[in-house]
Amino acid sequence: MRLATWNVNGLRARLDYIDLWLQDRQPDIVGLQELKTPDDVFPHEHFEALGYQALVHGQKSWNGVAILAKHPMTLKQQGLQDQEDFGARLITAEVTTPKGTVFDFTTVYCPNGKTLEHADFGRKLEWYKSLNAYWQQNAVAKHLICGDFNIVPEAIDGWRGEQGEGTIFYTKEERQHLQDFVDLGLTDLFRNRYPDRQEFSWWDYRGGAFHRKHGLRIDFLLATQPLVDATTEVIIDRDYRRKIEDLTASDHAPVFADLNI
DNA sequence: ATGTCCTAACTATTAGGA
Repeated sequence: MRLATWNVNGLRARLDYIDLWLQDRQPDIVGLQELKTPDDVFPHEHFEALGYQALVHGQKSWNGVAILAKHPMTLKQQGLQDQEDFGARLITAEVTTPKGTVFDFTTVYCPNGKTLEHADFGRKLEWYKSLNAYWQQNAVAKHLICGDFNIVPEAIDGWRGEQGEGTIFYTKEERQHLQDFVDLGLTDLFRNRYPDRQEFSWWDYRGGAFHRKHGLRIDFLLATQPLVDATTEVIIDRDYRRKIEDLTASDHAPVFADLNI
């Protein structure tokens, strides 16, 4: 079972590129973020032709999340209570695998926060509090949450390293919200498997950041222990941050994990 | 140079991204 997360930075602009990746990597379940697509024009038929059903929580212009699945799934949640004025950023489905394993799959597009001085930074922290409450209210033994968290967990996860400490994405307050999920029993699948590797999942489009290795690891798959124990591989798919012929990549790479479930 | 790139939007400039 291959589970993936990808901030696509505009689903409609990325559709041909997404096809290439789906056909190459053959993921079973994919959490997508930053659709920038209204629900009424989401290309369901397009993904059905590739073997995927889609559940969508989108909006016009910004944000938006979706789950693509090759296996049966049912919608459990769209959006966070009291946070919907901050955009369409969460969706949860219950998935049943061919082996009969049932688990919850949540994907999130966490707020950026803009700058420490901007009102959106405080709202980002509040949004994380709501996410934590949602998580506790919907506790199940097998649950994976993936997405764009817009937080650099440790110095190794940002190109600026220790120089970044205290700036946005690297603050104690933001990191504490990630730690709260660890305290609730969730594990970062990539960091758990590769404790010392520096790999990034996002690079700025500007200034040749990708080639200068100026990136951040802000896209994660977090899972409860039964799913951690079933994990056999975790890949940050940086090949798919590159331009492919005339197709522009997202500024985020896909991240996926393989699980025996 | 509050630079650079990319997307979506009342198609031209602006907002948002991280």
